[in-house]
Amino acid sequence: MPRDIDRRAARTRKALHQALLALMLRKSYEALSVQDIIDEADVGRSTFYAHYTGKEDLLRSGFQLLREELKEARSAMPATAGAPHNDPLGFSTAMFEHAARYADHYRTMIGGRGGAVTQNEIRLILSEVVRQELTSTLHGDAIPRDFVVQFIVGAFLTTLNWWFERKPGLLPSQVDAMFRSLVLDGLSPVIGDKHRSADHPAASHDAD
Amino acid sequence: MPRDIDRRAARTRKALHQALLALMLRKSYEALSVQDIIDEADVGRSTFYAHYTGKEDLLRSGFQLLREELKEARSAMPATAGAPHNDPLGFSTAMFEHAARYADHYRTMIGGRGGAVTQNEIRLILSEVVRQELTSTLHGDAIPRDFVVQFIVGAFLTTLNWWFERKPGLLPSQVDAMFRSLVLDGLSPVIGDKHRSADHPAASHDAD
DNA sequence: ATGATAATGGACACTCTGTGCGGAAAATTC
DNA sequence: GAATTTTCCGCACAGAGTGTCCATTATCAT
Repeated sequence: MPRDIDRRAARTRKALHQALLALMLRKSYEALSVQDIIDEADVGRSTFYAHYTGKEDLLRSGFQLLREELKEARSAMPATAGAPHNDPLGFSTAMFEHAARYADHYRTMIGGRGGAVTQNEIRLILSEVVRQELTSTLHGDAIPRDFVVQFIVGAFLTTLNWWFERKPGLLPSQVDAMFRSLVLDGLSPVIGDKHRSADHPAASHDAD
Repeated sequence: MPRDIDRRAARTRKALHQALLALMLRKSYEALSVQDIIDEADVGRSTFYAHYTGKEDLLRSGFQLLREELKEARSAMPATAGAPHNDPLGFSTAMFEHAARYADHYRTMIGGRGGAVTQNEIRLILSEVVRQELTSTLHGDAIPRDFVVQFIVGAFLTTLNWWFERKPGLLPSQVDAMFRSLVLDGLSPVIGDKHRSADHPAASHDAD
């Protein structure tokens, strides 16, 4: 019996994953059919169903791979950057840069026309990341932890989407700054907060 | 020529809209077929396509009706509640209560499994509302207005979703409080902000 | 009442789905 | 290198959905 997975099986799966990734640059995931995928991957119909139960299974499997790669990359990271875990948004800078690099893929997966499945999958992955960054940096019980996680992830995706759709020219660092500002300090510094001026005497916006 | 729309046409459209709404309580919009709709509405297949180009057209038309009803309701509102437009989240309280009342519909349209089309449509409507509340209460040009709008809408939907999925027992007012807290003041008050303690000397959380 | 307009059912060609084979091709094992 | 297992392929199939057409019937406006 083969101790490892059969090469052919591995090759077919890789071909299918690549086909899906390639096709998603042209069409939204939702608009994609199994037919398209096996056509692009040059794989027989029955072969496809021998490996996956449908296109959603294939997609999830792809995200699962990504998840594992991310986990490896994280565990291999030798505790960089002195500041330990004071910043619950530590992920954002790297993430925005990553998104800028793979803008095409992000667009098709996140954008308005992207589709629910992809968005949810990405949301899940991001939630894990944020949840880890958020460990024990939360005090008080007024706001549940998972709500905060969802809030951060949602804001991040919103930011990403707005960036790609409306201001693709901005630099990752600029977008990151806006994101952090909004998420960390909220709207108060930005709006005409006449009724709150007593609470925050001097909201000094020095160098940041 | 008929000055008004033919009664028959009006009736068919109403039947289709109601059928769609009713079906969306049982299945997600995505999983719905034209067949299901015309079956539920008791309308001939060709009739359906005589009115709409597909199920998405029907859905959009439904949201368009909703939009117009909202517009009427708003214009008929005689400038209630003294506080003019100091609060960019003025919509939230009423919205959360509305959502609680029609929780079933909201769930199917917003929830993770809800679907991209519905979510986008709701996002658009909310964006209009928020954009109006936000008129001229924004100073500085560090953060573009439409980005702020998207941020607010995203946070609102995130909150709604979290509420329905994880803590359906909470009261609208409680959820509203958490939402406003996060959006207005951000994370700083909630996290262990050791490096920011100098800036915000006494973040007094008094009665609100 | 009568001409215009809309709804109906059924038929049509089309695409996609998921499954089930026998035979061909490759891999693994000895 | 030969035997055997595993995978792949092509093809065919039934089922479901889509979007369009048409002749017929029902309903409307005047």
